[in-house]
Amino acid sequence: MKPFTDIPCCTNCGTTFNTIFKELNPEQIDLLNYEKGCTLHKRGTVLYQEGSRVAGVYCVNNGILKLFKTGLDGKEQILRFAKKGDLVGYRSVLSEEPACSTAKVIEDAVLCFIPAKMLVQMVKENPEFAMKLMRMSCQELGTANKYILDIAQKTVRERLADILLFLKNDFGLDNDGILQITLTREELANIVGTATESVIRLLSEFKSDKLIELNGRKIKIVNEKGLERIANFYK
Amino acid sequence: MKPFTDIPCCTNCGTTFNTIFKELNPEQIDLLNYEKGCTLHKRGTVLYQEGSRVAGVYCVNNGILKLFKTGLDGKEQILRFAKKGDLVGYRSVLSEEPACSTAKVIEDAVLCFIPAKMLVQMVKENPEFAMKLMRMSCQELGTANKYILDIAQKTVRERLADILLFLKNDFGLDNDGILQITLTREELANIVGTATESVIRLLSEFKSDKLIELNGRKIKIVNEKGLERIANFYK
DNA sequence: CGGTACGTTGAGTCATATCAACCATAGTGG
DNA sequence: CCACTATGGTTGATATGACTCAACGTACCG
Repeated sequence: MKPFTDIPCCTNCGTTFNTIFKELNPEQIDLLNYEKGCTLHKRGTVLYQEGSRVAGVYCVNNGILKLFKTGLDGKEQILRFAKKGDLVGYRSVLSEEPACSTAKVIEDAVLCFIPAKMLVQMVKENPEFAMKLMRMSCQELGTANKYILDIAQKTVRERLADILLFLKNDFGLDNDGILQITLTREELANIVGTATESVIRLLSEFKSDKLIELNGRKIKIVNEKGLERIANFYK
Repeated sequence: MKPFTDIPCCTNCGTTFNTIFKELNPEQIDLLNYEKGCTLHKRGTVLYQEGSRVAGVYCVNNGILKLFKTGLDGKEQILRFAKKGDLVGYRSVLSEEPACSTAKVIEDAVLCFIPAKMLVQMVKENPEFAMKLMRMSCQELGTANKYILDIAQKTVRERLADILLFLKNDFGLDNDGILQITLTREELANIVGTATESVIRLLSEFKSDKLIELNGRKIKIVNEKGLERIANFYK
């Protein structure tokens, strides 16, 4: 964790990539810019551990984090990712519970840290901000509920296709049609909720079926419609 | 849906079974008591459908609801239950999205309906209430995340034991040690995320192992420690 | 150069889903 | 009052998706 020299201003982030802090009034923004810390975190850094108390929330200025729970046998279950503009750790702060997941950097990240007290103060001072935050947590709850349905009812094959499409929508493709997020096979398995070997086998099936192309960890989406058909995309 | 004659006062509910509305100040309580409607709903009633917009939230004064999503093939996945004191529909109202689940009465219920506008107004007027509501949604998010881990990593056997213990904690036992909530085998399967036949087989295994006793839909918890062992209860 | 982490493939196993038949119960209508 | 039907529960047989275990390949790194 290194202090980051070129500290981003919350106003800019709010306008360029839509953080929730754009709801704040100018005085609050000033206070926030003063109170927050901004640091660069290398890949592999753990921001907080499942079960621990968190001291505040992180706003992602750049890079990618994964949030996961750890099962009995040590196997990770990835719950979500956080990228530019996303807020992390707020669930624990607002519910006043220990963190329900571990947050780990998977692509070098510039993060702004906002102390819990500060966040709560802003909620209490600014009803619009409170509404926005509530909206965010309720949306995340909606996503989680959808996830429950999928894991409970879809096959691994369907879910993997689903996840590839989700990653495409969330992180986008580069000019060559390659997914803009790089994951290990194990991480893919930990999203889908399956064994690493199963992911490997299914990916190479998708490849023979001309749905994707593989080059190490780079995944190129070749036939999106085909993936949608497999995923039983309906909503 | 029949109008309910003996309308409960929000102050009483707040003190006797801890609704979130106990955060409100006296004027807000008065307004709420005036604005809300209270009705009796019979078993089987659907309060709102997945995908539809909801006009407000329901506060459960009595009875039990199930909230579920419906899969492609029509199979339900139960997300949670709501009983005395619980709030239902708030996710949709606060996220300004259509409902992500269907709410159905499974034990005759007395429900107070609070219009969306009213709820939002209270959030904006009362920061403490906003915090409480946010806390509630974040806690539900924590539960959902735990659910994701369980479904993804535990076996059906483990999850069924888990669910029985959960139902025991949430709804309690009567004097004979029998679960205070009555579910069909299919509903149990729709919580666990498995086939009805699997639930039946596992329940009768649990019965031969002297962990539970069965009498129609009544389930008696005989050996809680044993169930905990099966469920891999650790947190 | 050896070490470590990741990726791949094959073979065998098992938990769970699926399909099918059958029983019990209760409500319905002629 | 009795078929009739619907719903839920149970059991058995069978199929198979997915996991596990094991071996081996590959690549990067100090």
